[in-house]
Amino acid sequence: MASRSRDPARTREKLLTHATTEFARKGYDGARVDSIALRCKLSKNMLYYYFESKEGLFVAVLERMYEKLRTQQKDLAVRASDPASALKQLVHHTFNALLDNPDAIRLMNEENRHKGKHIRQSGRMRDLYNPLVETIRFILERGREDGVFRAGIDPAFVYLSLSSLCYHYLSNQYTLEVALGVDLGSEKARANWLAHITELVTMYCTSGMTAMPSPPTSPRPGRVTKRTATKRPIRQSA
Amino acid sequence: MASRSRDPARTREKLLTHATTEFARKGYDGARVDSIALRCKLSKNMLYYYFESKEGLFVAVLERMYEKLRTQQKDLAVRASDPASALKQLVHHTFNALLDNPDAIRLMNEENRHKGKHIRQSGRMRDLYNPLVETIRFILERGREDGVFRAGIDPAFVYLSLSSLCYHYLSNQYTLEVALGVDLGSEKARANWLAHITELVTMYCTSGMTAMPSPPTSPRPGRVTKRTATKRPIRQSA
Amino acid sequence: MASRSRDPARTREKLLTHATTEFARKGYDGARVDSIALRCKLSKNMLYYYFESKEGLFVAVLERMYEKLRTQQKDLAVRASDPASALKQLVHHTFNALLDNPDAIRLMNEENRHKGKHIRQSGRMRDLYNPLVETIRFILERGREDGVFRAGIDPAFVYLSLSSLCYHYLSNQYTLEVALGVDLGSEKARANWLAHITELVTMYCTSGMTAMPSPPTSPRPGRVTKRTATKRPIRQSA
Amino acid sequence: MASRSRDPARTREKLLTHATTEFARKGYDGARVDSIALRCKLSKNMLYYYFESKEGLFVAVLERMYEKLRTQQKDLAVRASDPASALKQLVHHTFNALLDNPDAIRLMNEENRHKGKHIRQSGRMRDLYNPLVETIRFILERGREDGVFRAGIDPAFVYLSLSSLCYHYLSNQYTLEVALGVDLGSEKARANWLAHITELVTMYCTSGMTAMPSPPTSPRPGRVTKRTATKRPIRQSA
DNA sequence: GATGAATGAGATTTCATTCAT
DNA sequence: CATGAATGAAATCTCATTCAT
Repeated sequence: MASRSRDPARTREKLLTHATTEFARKGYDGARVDSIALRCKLSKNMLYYYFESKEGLFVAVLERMYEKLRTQQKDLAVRASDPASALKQLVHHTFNALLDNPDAIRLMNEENRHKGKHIRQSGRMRDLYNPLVETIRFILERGREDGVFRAGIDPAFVYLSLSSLCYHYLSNQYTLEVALGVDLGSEKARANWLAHITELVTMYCTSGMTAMPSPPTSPRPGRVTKRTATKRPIRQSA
Repeated sequence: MASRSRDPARTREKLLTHATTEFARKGYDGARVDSIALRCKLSKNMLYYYFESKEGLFVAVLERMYEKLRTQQKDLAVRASDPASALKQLVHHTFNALLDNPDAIRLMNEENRHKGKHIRQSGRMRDLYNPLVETIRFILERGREDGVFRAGIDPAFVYLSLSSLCYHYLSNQYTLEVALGVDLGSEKARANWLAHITELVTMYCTSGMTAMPSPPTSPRPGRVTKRTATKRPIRQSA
Repeated sequence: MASRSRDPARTREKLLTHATTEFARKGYDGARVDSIALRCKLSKNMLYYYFESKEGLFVAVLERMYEKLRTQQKDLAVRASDPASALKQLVHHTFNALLDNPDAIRLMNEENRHKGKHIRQSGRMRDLYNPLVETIRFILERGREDGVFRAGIDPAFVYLSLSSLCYHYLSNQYTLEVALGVDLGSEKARANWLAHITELVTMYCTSGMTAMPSPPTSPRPGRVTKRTATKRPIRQSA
Repeated sequence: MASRSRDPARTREKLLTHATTEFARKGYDGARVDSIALRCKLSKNMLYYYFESKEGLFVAVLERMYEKLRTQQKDLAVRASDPASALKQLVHHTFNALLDNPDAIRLMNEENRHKGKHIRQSGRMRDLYNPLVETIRFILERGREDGVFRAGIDPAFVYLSLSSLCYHYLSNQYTLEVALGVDLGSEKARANWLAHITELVTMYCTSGMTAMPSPPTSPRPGRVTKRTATKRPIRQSA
């Protein structure tokens, strides 16, 4: 009695958290309403009270997941850095966000199997991803101005590229491991891969430019310090 | 009534074909044994007669899918071309193989959700993918000898990269479309993307080399003709 | 529709009652979950709600049956009588308990076919049967003191004997009837048999003693009255 | 091809043998036609070819089992001995026949659950059991003449008694063991029980007679020798 | 807001039996 | 005499959802 939470917000959140795990682990069809309720130590009715149906819960889970994921990409923060560093940071943040939210990958895969029917309705998506594309455009332009990036690069393609390179490695880890007979799950393997894809994306943006950026006509201080701190990408071996 | 097939090989194949579609479309848990049997115009016990269980059928489907997919990558054929062309062809074949087998992507995603538990047992996988890695190694070495590719490139990383860039675009088409507000499904969009990723992979292998390959010390004729036939990658716009 | 019972205890009991009949009549494998649910006017999942599985229900049925059966043997009550009467009453109660619970016999047979795997786990059994053996030991000792029973009789053997003689007649009634060409099911036949086995068991315990019991050194009154009330066993004819 | 038996009689017998085991172990409903065929290394069709149906096979199994069982009781042979020995031998043969054919017990139990509907139709039963009753009657009469058995004993009751005492111990071994917390399966325990029931049956027939049989008026030689060889029943302990 | 009891539809799997060769 | 392929009916068990309190 006393222990019943009676805190609607917390109850809702608890349901979402455990539902996320369940849907990610088992897929939409494999997920069990009972199982979620049990893990929440709640009766199934609460689930229906808050989300109306299994599908309603799934949609809520998807939205929450995207929100969380986008937050961790911290793309607005990277604008402060110089273009090359910013790009690298974006790759790192994206990779790490996915690494830290393995559920997110499974949920997106599931949603793609459904041809995006759930998120298509959610207006939130555009609001979440517009800033990201704008940030990339901003970085590319700044890089162009600085003479480190070439012109004519499509920000969407940059995102698709880095997204592919981050996502696929993690999403298809198991089948890739079996197919190639390699280990992809260790810290070291992941660090190698991250270095590799950072190099790839950077190379794409800087291709054809001289190694030394032409000195900017009007130097923009305050970003110089950070630029020097950039680590060189590690060459892979495994 | 009129024509019970009485052709076990065909019956088996029919089951596999329809099961592939069903598993890909609905996932393992969403797939219905009834539905498969119905589409095969067979009673469902035949499914158990041939594959013992739903899971057994799923494993058989996975194996058949990988076999088919690998065949379409035509990597051995690709060795005949000059290195740069060979690499491009490999990207194209990989992309087209996935494009032509959308079921394959869904099945692999499903299998990764299961942490690869089904294919891990199948010994077939290594036999299927070993030649692929060897082909890439062969191409990279030839390219190195010809002076078009740089040294020290890991064939596995090349495969992981091109695989990521081919797979993710198709696998996550729907969520990416919603997030970025772009069309990825049209012929044109796909051609653009294919050109882009071909450029990316090529750039990665040729990075740092002079545009004109140094003339080989001992010219290997018979490959020269093909080399000239290579199409230039199209620059994307969308 | 009108009256969903909403009385869990009653629902559980209803399930047990009908399951007992079904399992006894059809055996474990022949018993149908549907059939039980139907007779309870419940949907079959309630069966799983309360007992988890068909086997779980079977175990519960077995336990309930043993409890009921032991209650009807009324062995503790029997101690009040003089030894010879007590023994006779025990035989009668045992025979009648089995006669009144034909399901019990079928369930025990079934359980023996399963080599006792279900009840072996139930700790209840020893608690139920310990008092019975103790009662027999008590009767035998009292009879020994009174000089009506001989010494050195194993109470377990007494129980095994009377149990065999009660059980087999009822359990194998049908095959025995066909084999011997006699009627065993009529009231009269049963009374004859009961008289016969009572005589047998009594004879076993009194064998070698003089007909008149030696007068007890310290007469225990209060049991004398009952002793005289003992009916003579009827000699059989059929 | 060469290894196909092509020996109808043997095929039939093989089916019966394995079906006996299967029906005894799993009961009629639990028994699987597939399982029987598999163990015979035959296709299921053969089973239907020879026995028409699962039920037909069960009936055949029952008949064969009774025939085998009765053979092992060797009751006709027993007539040669003196009455007391003959009786003891009959108990021993009956107990051992059941001990050696545990399947027989399960099959009879099963048939009794079916209220004897299968064997009731088989005319064989009377032919099999008539001689047994006649043998007992013969022994009892001879014993009466010899002055070792009392008069007025019903041979059917003698058979029912010894049958109960042999059968129940073996049939209900597992539940009895759990209930009483004793071991009934060891060689020693069985020997003790056999001695006990032999004593019980003998006691029943000799009850009220003097220990020494009155000398027969017309001595029937040739049986005297055997009579002296009779072992004393062992008193049980466990 | 919260719950235990109940449900109907449907899931996978099983099984005795038959067909075609 | 013998078989592998096929079936229809039904078995156990599951699951999202709702009712009554």
